[in-house]
Amino acid sequence: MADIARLAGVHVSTVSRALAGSPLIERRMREKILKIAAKQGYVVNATARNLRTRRTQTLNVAIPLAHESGQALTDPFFTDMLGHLADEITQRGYAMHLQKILPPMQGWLPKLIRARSADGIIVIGQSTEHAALEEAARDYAPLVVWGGQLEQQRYCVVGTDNAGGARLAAEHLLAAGRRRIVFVGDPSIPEIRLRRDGCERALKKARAAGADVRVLAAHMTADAAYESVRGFIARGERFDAVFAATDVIAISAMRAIAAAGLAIPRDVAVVGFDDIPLAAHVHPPLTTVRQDIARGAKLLVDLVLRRLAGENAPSVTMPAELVVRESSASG
Amino acid sequence: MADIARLAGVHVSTVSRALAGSPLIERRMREKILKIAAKQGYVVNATARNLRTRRTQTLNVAIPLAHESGQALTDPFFTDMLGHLADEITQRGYAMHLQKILPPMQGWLPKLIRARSADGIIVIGQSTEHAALEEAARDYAPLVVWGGQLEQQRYCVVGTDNAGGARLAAEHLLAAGRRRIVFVGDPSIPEIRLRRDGCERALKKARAAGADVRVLAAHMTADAAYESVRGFIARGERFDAVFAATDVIAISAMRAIAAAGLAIPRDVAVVGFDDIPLAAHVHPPLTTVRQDIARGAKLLVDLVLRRLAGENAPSVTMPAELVVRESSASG
DNA sequence: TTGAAAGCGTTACCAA
DNA sequence: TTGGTAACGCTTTCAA
Repeated sequence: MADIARLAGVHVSTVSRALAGSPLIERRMREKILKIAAKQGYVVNATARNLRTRRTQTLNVAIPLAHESGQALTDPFFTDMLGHLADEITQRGYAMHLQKILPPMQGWLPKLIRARSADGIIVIGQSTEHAALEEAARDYAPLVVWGGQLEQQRYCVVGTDNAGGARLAAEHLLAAGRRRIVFVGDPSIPEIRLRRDGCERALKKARAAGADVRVLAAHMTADAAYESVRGFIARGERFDAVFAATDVIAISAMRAIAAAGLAIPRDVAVVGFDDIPLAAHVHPPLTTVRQDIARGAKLLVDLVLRRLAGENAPSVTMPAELVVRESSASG
Repeated sequence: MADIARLAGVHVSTVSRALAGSPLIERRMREKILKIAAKQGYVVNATARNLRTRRTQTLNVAIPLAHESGQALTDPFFTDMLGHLADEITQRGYAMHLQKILPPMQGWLPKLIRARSADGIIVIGQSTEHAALEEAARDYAPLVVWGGQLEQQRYCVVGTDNAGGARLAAEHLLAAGRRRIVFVGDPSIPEIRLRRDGCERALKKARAAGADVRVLAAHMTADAAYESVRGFIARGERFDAVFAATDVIAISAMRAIAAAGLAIPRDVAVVGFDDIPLAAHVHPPLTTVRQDIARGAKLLVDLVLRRLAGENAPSVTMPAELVVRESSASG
């Protein structure tokens, strides 16, 4: 910038104002400076500007992966969400800083906040970090989380109505005559716990004769889920329906069920959660609870920017929709 | 940091050194300072450090989308690549800055370089930007591109052997008795052009009686590709095989073919490119050319960091592998 | 081993 | 409308 100032025969502060489009600068002067800058291929140094303005025009997208440290970013749910977030953030004139958070996770959120590398933070999934989020939200406003709406929660969250979606799924299974339902997923993750709760409440409410739901803990990766279900079957457990916490788990369960010689949906009905693109194309096509990820991404960005602007924007829960396909047809 | 210095009763430079783990600082002094910093929840301001050190510990991932400005980041190829890049970049201790480049694209690359918001740049896909990349590589080393290896190319590129992969696909179709092949894709994109060329060369070399290949221009989005193929069929064109430039195009083509009442593979064989997760699950399962995206991501990050360190790391072309499934079985 | 001071490249305040 | 100057928060050179 000093170079440009010298070439234009003015002070750097004048160049700075001209480049920023300040109305204080005379039109001819501005045009002259802009022309020289363009000719020199000059671009304002982002780091210096960030330091001075205390703004980075960047949003941090953090993905805590307490459990699935492996290749979890290849889960279609995450990658879909990332694609939509990138679209949305770019469109708003911000840059997107992407960050996987792996164990040890001690203090990752306060560190992220205080490093000031971004103007706001979007966290994808609560993972095991509910307490950390709650604590951070006490004195940091531009923080929005994708996840489940919990009671007495201070931080701003965007997510699907997990319990409601799960209830739809469970009622659908009961209506199709299923009685022994297995919920496959890790209830230590808040969203998953809400899905399990919704499922259990539907059963209680229905008072269907002899109906029960058992919980089979399983991590969210395809291989781990496959092994869980395979082991469950090998132990001789009896069941006529699987409600999987995610589609990735559901598809793995379908493989394990088929490998054990059971037929879907005749012997076992399967329902998933997410409606990833694959869900419609596996065999048989998977019944699942759809989340509107594009809308979720839009909301996350919208809320974090509104909170950045000082507004106390509240949480949003989006309705879930049951997509019935063949994997849950009446046995 | 000034606060910490005051609390510790030392100068800020001492605090800075202690926090950076400098061996100059006495062990007891360092521990004292670290303890105070931890208690205060102090974290070094990333922007200020970046300005001073002229390093950002950030890699820029840029995705030029001259054509497909819509929702292209939802293409499984991109999202897969992003997931793997995020894994790889995080693992190397860098942050990932993600940026979609949309029209108007005038000067985006020099601007990105000179803003110094990242230590290096990874560009996913050449799109229409070959000339811009060539120009930028003249005086900017830490730039690596995912795409096709072109002749007389200055910039460093990582990619699959597009022509070789396409040749495998074409030879496979010819061996299955197909003669009238339609290549569906936009040859103005370098990678796609290489795939078309490989396909055409395979036909020339084979001298199979009466075999020919026509090119049907089609954008990479599912809807655009569907419309192209639908129109092609509606015009009464005759063909017995489709070689699609990407799996997304292939799957759309399959829909259009089925909608026209033609059977796959009996009437028309279909082959794609990428081997996205969906490919194995559509009906019939899609024959395709596999790209090893995980390895590609690893190479991109590795090369850009080596170039950042001053090494003149060269381009890498990875072999392509034909994955034969039912969509291309002998008619 | 620690302190002092300069400087990274901007922007913003105060004067003129 | 423009110029001068301080300050953003840190690291690093030089001196002690």
